[in-house]
Amino acid sequence: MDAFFASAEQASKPSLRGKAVVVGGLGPRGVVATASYEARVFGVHSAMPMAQARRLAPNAAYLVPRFGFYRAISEQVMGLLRDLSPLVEPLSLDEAFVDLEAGGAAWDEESARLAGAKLRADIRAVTGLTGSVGLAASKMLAKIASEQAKPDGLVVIEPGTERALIGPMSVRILPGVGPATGDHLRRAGIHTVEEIVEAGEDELVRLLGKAHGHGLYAMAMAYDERSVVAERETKSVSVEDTYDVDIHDRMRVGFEVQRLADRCVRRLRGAGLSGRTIVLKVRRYDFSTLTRSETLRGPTDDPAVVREAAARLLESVDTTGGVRLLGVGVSGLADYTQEDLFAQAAGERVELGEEVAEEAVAEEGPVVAERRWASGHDVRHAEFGHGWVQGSGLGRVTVRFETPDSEPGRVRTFSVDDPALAVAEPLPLVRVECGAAGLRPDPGSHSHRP
DNA sequence: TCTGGGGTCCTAGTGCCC
DNA sequence: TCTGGGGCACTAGGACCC
Repeated sequence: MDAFFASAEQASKPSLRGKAVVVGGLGPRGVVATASYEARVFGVHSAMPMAQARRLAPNAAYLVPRFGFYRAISEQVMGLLRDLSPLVEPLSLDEAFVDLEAGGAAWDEESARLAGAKLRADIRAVTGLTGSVGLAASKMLAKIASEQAKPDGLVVIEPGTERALIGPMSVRILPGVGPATGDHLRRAGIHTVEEIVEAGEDELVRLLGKAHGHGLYAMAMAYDERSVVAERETKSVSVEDTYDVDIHDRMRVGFEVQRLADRCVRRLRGAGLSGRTIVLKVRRYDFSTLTRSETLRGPTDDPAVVREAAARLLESVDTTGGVRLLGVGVSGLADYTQEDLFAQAAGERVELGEEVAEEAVAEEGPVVAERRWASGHDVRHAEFGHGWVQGSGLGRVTVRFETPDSEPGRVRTFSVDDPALAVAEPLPLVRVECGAAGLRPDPGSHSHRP
C-alpha cells in the first residue's frame, strides 16, 4: 500500500486530500510513522523525529496513528491476496509476499501481469486506496519491483534481466543492508550492488561475518531462494514505552516496570502463549540501551512471576541519570501447558481482568479528558454528526465535520467536556451495500474521490 | 536534530557437559 | 588426572525491518 497510514487518513478525511499529512507520535519524543507524498516533498520521511518534521512542514496535518482502523483495511487487502494464493506472507499491515504460482493465479509473465493488475483494481474498489505491485521470481526482486512501482503502479522484473537491473543500484536496496552495514561497505569502497559482486564472497565474509557475508553476496548475485511462508511462529512478545520526560525516581521506574510486565502478560495470554525467558530493556538518558534477561525453569504466563523476574532484573541496572524508555518482553515461547492452566487458574485472571479496559484504551487513545480527543480520531456530535478531532488543548476541542464520501467539511470548537460530543468508530472508506458484510464494494464508489 | 514500537536474526562470550 | 574440543544453553548487544 502506498504511504498507507497517511493515505488511509486522507481517504477518511476529504479536507486532507492533496495536502501534506504526517502520521506519528505527537509527544515531544514522537517520530514519523508515515508521511503522505505531499509531505515528502518537504523532506519529511518515516522514522524522522516529529519536531524535525514540524520544522520542515509546519503547515502539514499531524495525526496520531489509528492502528485499529488500519488493521481493518489491512485485513480486507490480505483477504484479496488470499483469494490469489494460500501462500501469503504478511510483512506488516501494508505489505505482503504472495506466491502466485502456488495459488495457480499465474504461470507466466502475462498471467502474472494480469493477476497484478486485477489485484490493484480490487484493492482500489474494496478499500478506496491505491496499492503497488512488484512481480518477480524471488522475494528480494519482488520487493525491489514494488518499491519501483510506488506510488500506484505495477513493475515486472523479467527473468534474465535481474543482475543488470540491480547492479548499478545502491547497496542499500538489498535486504539486510541498513545504515550500519551501508557505512561499513562504503568505508571498504563498496557503494553499488555490482561492486559487492566484484569484491567477491570471501571479502564480503571478511567484512561482515559469515552469515551476513554469504547472504549478501547471494543477494547481490540476484540469487534468493527464500520461499513464501504463510504461517510464521511468534518468537517473542514485548511492550515498551518511551516517556515524554526522563524518569529519575527509582520507585517510579519500578512501578513502570511492573505495569509493563502486566501489559506484556496480557499480550502473551491474548495470543495463547507462555514463555520462559523474561527480558528487561532500559534506555538511559543518553540513549544507551541495555537488556537484562532471566530464563525460568519452565514457561509461564503468570503476571506475578513475570513481574518478580522483571523487578529482579531491574536491580542489576543503574538508572541514576534517568531513563527515557522501559520495556518488558518474554521469549522462549510455548503454547499453554496443562500445569499452567491448573496452577494459575482463577486468581491471576481476575487480577489482570481489571486492567483490560486500560489496555484497550492504550491501543486507541487514553481516557483522560484532554487526551481523549486525540488528533485525527473520529467523533460524533449530537447535532452536527460525524467528524474528526483536528486539535485539542486549553479545555477546547476542535472538530471538522466530514465523512469519507462528503465534501470537505466545516470546523467547530467545543468544550472538552461537551456532553453532545462522543468518541466514534471510523466510517468505512468505501460505502457498503445495505446488509453486506462489509467487504463488498459499492460499484463506482471510489469515484467519490477527487 | 535528537532519535517510536514491535519484532527477527546474528554474533560473541561464558559456562557446562560429555 | 589433566587437557582439549565440540555442542549446547544462556546472556548481552547490535543491526535491521516496517
